[in-house]
Amino acid sequence: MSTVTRFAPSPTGYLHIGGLRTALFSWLWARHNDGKFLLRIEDTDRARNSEEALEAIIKAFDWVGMNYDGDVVYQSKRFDLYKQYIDQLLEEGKAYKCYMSKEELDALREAQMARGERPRYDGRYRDFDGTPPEGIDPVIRIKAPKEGMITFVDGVKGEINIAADEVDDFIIARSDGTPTYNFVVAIDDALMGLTDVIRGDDHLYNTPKQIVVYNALGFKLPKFYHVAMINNEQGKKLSKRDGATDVMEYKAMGYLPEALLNFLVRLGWSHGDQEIFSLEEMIALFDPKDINKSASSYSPDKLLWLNAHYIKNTPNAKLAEMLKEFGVDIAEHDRLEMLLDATKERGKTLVELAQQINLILNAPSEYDAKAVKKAFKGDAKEILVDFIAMLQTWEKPLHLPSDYHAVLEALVAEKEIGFGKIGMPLRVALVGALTGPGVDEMMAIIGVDETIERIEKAVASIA
RNA sequence: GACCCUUUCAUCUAGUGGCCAAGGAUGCUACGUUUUCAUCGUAGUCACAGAGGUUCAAAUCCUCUAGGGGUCGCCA
Repeated sequence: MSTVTRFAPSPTGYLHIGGLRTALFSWLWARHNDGKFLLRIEDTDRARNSEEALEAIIKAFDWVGMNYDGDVVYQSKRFDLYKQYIDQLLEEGKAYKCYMSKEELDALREAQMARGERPRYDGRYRDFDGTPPEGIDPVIRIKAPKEGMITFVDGVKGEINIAADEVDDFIIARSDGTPTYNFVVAIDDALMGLTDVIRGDDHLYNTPKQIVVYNALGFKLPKFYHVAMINNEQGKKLSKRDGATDVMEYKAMGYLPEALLNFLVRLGWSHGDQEIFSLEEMIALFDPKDINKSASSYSPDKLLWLNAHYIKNTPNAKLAEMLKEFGVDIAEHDRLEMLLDATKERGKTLVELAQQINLILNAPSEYDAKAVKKAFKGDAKEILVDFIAMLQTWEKPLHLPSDYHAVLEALVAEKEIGFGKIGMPLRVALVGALTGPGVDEMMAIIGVDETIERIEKAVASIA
């Protein structure tokens, strides 16, 4: 039997990184086994804007390079189907109508809490055959086993045992007739042919409920894998206030999808000591048996490191293409390779890389005060002037960084000075700061005319 | 409150009774490379939650305690 996994988000508007990780695990496992990865939108409640939510999810999937198989399943469009199963259970006596009001339920729960019990429905209408109270639209409840254990083997956590009386006769259809989550999930997972359900461990407690449905309907159980949550750096649940939770925000912040995926796959999963995984390697090596039991904390440092790694290893043409979204269009630049080779080691994100590039491409509008103090002193002005003269009278072609380096060498030899004497002021003249790529590279990128222009401007600024 | 899950460096993790005076990675600190910064390289830093057992031997098995998380909806 081939593997079928799924990602089944409720339409909340965007895909967050915790969701992306479980989706990734499911996707990897399906791809690993040449199976199918399905997408289902859980919108049984108020069908809140699910089209938009789907778009957001697909956009995120697209960006990271994940794809799903077949058509998207909307639960809101399958109510007829669920209704059939509700009727079937009612007919078979496996479900029943409950006429308890919300107020009565609240009172019951409160009383149970006061007694230190786990709040649960008391089953008062389970075997009811009297006259139903007037004016109340009943809910439908499913008959859960009253004693014994509900046991299942979780692929991550091992055997899970939950006392049957912890699972009450939960509602499968609201008083307006619409079905509820645990009921439809079980039906859809079964009908869609799921073999492996990989989801967040906040669903661990839903599993016994869903098993009740599987059993009542005679469906075959899939394998369950409950993946522990991703927490923030403080070990608390990841929330919007921890910065980026929307996957697409990572794109905007200049992260590469490879980096994000590599980061997420290593959160709660590992393969020995390996840290760097290409998509192909992930697919080849991923196995849910290697998923960790415990929650992990999100820490941005490693993501940044991975991102830097992937930027360094991305072909320049591809970087140039991605950089367009960050306001840098260098695809047609004739020194593209040189420019990116000089900068890609220095930018941890595409945003930083764009800054680096702009720094070189645009003449500095001002000079960093500290840099000026350090570099434009002594005979710096005179040296810069001499350097201009040398560039202007240089007889060999000036194209490559090494060409410019030859000029610099000639200068230090003639003036009997160290490289730093010219290097520092030159750097400040070129980009206005004391850091950045090599001056040889920068001059080669901007060309001799622009170089001279920038130095002249710097010279003019030195009192 | 009840029930369930979980606990190795600051962080992600390796580890399934001897190979572990616990390995890798990130971070941090040095040093080296570099005209600068970054990259890169080298080194250092740092952990088995605690207490009891079982065993010739325990990070690994058992018990308890403590911490963290989750769940208890006519939400999903």
